[in-house]
Amino acid sequence: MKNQTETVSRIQFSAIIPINDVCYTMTHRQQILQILKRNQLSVTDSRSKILELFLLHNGALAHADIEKKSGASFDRVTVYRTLQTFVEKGIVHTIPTADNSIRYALCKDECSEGHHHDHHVHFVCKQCGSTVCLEDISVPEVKLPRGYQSTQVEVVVNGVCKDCK
Amino acid sequence: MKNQTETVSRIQFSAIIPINDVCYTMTHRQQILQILKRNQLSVTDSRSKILELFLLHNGALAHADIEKKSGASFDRVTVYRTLQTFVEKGIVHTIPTADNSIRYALCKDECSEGHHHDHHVHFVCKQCGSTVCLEDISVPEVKLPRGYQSTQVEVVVNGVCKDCK
DNA sequence: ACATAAATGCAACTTTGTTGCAAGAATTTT
DNA sequence: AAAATTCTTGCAACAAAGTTGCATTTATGT
Repeated sequence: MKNQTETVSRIQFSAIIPINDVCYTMTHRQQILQILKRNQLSVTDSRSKILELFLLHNGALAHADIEKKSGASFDRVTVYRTLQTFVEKGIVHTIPTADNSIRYALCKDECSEGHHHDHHVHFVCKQCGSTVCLEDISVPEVKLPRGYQSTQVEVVVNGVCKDCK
Repeated sequence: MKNQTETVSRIQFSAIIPINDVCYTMTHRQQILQILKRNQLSVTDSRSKILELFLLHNGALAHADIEKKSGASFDRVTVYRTLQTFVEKGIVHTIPTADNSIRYALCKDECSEGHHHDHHVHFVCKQCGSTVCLEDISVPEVKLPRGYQSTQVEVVVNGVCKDCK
C-alpha cells in the first residue's frame, strides 16, 4: 500500500510521459489509459489526443473544434469515427443544439454502453459560444400527457455564462 | 354579426379554393393568407405550400421532409430561404436535436419578430421518429449556479409517443 | 517477435447548406 | 388595368459536412 502511493506520487512529479511519441501530463495520461482500457479500446494516437482535448477543454466540443484544436494531425474521417466510437462506448455524449452542430462532452459518470444517464443540464453561452455541462444541476421532472413514455430528457439552457458577465 | 357568421360557414362549405392555380381546403387557405399577411410577406406558391405542409402535418418537419413532401416542386434553395424567413418572422421555431437535423414547427402563439416564446416541451419519438410540440406542457424552472444568466430553456423529451405504444 | 485483429488514411462520393445573379412573380402606384 | 417597383425564385457554382470501401499501418495477445 505504501509502495503504491509512493509510485503514484513519484510519477506525478515527472510531469511528462510519452505515449506513442506524444507527451502528456501525467494525470491526463492516467485518465486516458483508464478510460480506453475500461472500454476495451486500443490505445492509439488519435483516441488519446482527442480524449486529452476533452480533458483539457472542460466543456463541449463540436467536430470542427476538434479538427482545429488537434492541429490537423488526423484525417477528418478518423475524427468522425473516433467520436462515433466514444459515443457508442458511452465515453462522451451528444448535446442537442438548435443550430445544426452536434457537440460532444465527456460523460463524468460511468455510462453503460449505448445508454447514457447524464441527467444534468447543458448550458450554451450566447456570448462566447461555449457549451458546458452543469453537472450539479439535475434535470427537473416533466409531466407528460397520457400515453407518452419518456426515456431521456434533455435540457439546454441558453444565456450568458459566468465568465462573460 | 349574423352576416359574418353566415359568410364564414358558406365559405367553409365550398371546400376547395385556388391560389396561384393550386387548390387548398378553405380553412387552411384562410390560415395561410392570415399568417403571411400578418407578417408582411407576399403570398407565393412555395410559402403557401410549405405552410400548408406544417398545417397538415401537426408536428415538426426537417428540411428533408419538406423537400420530399412538397414533391420536389421547389428548388432546394427556395425551401432553405423560405424556412429561414419563417424563423425570422416567428412563424415557425426550430427544435434542438442531438442528431444533426434541424426540425421546424409552427408557432402556435404569436411570436414577435426574432423573439420566440414557445415555452413548451418538445417530444421526439424513438419509434416513429416524429417530433411534436407538447403545447400544454410548460418548461419547468431550472436553478442555475451563481453567475449564469438564462434567456431561453429548451426541453426535449425522448421516448415513445402515444401512437406507437 | 510474430500473427491477428483493429484503426488509420486516402480517395471518391453523397448530402447539406450558401451565395450571386438573372429571370420571374407579386404588390404598389398611377 | 397596366406599368413600375420591389421582392421572390431558380439556376449554377461552390463550400462544408458526413459517409463508405479498401489498402496500409498500428496495437495487442500469444
